[in-house]
Amino acid sequence: MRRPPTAVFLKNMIDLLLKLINDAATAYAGPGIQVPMPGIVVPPNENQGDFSTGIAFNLAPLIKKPPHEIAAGIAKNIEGKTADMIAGIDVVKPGYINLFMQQAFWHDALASVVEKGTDYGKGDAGKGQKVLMEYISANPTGPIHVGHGRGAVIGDVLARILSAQGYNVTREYYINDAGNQVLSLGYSVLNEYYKSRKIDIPVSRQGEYQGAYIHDISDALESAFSPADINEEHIQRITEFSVNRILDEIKEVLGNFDVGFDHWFSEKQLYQDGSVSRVIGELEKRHAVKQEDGATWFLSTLYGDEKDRVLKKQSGELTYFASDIAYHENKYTRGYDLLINIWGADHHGYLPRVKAAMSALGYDAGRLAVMFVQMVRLTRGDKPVAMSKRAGEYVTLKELVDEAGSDAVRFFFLQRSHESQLVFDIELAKKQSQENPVYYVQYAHARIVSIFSFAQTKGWHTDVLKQNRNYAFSGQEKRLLSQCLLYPGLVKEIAGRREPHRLTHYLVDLVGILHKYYTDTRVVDSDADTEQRLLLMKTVKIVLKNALDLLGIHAPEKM
RNA sequence: GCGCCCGUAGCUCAGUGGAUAGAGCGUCGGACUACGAAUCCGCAGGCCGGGGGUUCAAAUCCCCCCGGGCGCACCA
Repeated sequence: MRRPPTAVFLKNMIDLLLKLINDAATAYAGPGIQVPMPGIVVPPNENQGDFSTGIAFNLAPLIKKPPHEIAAGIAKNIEGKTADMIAGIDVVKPGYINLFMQQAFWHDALASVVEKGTDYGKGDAGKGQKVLMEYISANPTGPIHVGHGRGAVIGDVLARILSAQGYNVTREYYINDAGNQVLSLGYSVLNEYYKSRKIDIPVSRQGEYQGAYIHDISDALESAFSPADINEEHIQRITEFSVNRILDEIKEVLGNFDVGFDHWFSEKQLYQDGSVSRVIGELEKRHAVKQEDGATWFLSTLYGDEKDRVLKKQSGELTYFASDIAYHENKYTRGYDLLINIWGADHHGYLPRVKAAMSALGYDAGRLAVMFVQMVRLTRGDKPVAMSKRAGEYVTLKELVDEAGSDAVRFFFLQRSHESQLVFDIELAKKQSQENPVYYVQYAHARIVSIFSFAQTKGWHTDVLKQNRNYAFSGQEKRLLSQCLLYPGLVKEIAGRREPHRLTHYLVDLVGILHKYYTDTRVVDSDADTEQRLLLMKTVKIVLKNALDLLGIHAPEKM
């Protein structure tokens, strides 16, 4: 058997196949026709081939011929040129081109995956573009809840995927540590402190936050303040103390959830360094501001928003919108090619004004992309769980992760499109924890590890497995390999379209094929082909491990 | 009223122009004296909310309607 040159090994076999189809289609279409990149799928039935492309459908409107005729023409161009890669071509019904691959193709494919190892699935589609991803950014006025958790996982996984595809990603959490909300937190804590100690001192303001965590913070006050200093005169320091306590807890919860950040960006800093007033001044200079009813307005209607928005209230206070403008302006000045925000769907009405402000300041609002994550509705059984942050009655992310485990919660959130609402039944999540799909996937990884340790006890040298290129892969084995071969293209597509949930579905599909194969086939046997089957298992394991890493889910050696 | 999202199997959801529409859970019935049964196999379950349209081809695109969620602050 002829061994392909090293360069071929380093190349993804699917990419080679796509190029081959593309070349054949280009030759068929003739000059002046821009042939789109062909898509490739594994057809539903084995007798329909190993791979299938619908390129003829895409070409039909361009060259105005029936798909079937085009498919036949392209197939003819493929034939003959590729004896070492393609064993047979079928042109079927509406216009599919079905491809049957040579055994050599499968051996090359397997070798290329094994050689890439942990790099398999990585790519350079991002071309080093700088991306800032902002997600969660929950107010530090209370523990983060499951809705934040959903955004956290989606942001975290997308960041991992973009990084793997050659984007230069920075992850950021914007802390709303200025303004009315956090001050209210401070007052809540102070009032609670007096109340729990039965101290009767009037406070000028009630806080709006309740719950055990307020009590906990109030209890902790004495660790940082002498009792004589715990009063309204020091409300700023008490507020700061409270915010820091909550931020510490948020960081701890996120740490246990494997969600990380490069930067924690403080809103307060934007006030302290003058950014907020500067940016308002800049808008004034650009004639995008008016004074009316004693307030200062940004003329966002000039830039497509439904109505103008207040920057400074009658009271003289600045709105959160004002600091949000400063924050986003700051992002632009840091030189990112792309800004991705992950917001709760209840904020969708907020986007036009932010984009309007960026346009008004002369920035390209098109570089700001917001993914709106739909609501999570919690139930216990069929009873809805009341979610009221102010009343302090809601299920926290910490509780959920403690109950179901980080891996399961992440996987669960990643099975749904971020654009779909989801009902999270806590009872069900607990009850079904053993049958959760995440275990299905993780079990496959543990199973392969187990196969390898068994093979070693049988005397196989699993670290120096040698390919036998005369080995003929079975139909099931080719299915397993072809699924593995689709992986890099999938990761690339997920990065481009920002659809992280597709990765979990891919894994469930892959693992389904694996488990069935395992049931039907004895991997470790006494025959020489054991080595080839072990190589196949190694291939699958590489894909599983790499994909689980992108999901931030543990790939266990045993369960 | 206007805007965004959703409506697919009993439930929770994938599939967004192409081959007989899929998975998990739930029901029922099978498979362990050899590599992990957290697995596998089988049965049942769908006018893809409804109606028009575009197309060789529609769950997918367009229009209208119905139903649900979320927004529409000098709150965030």
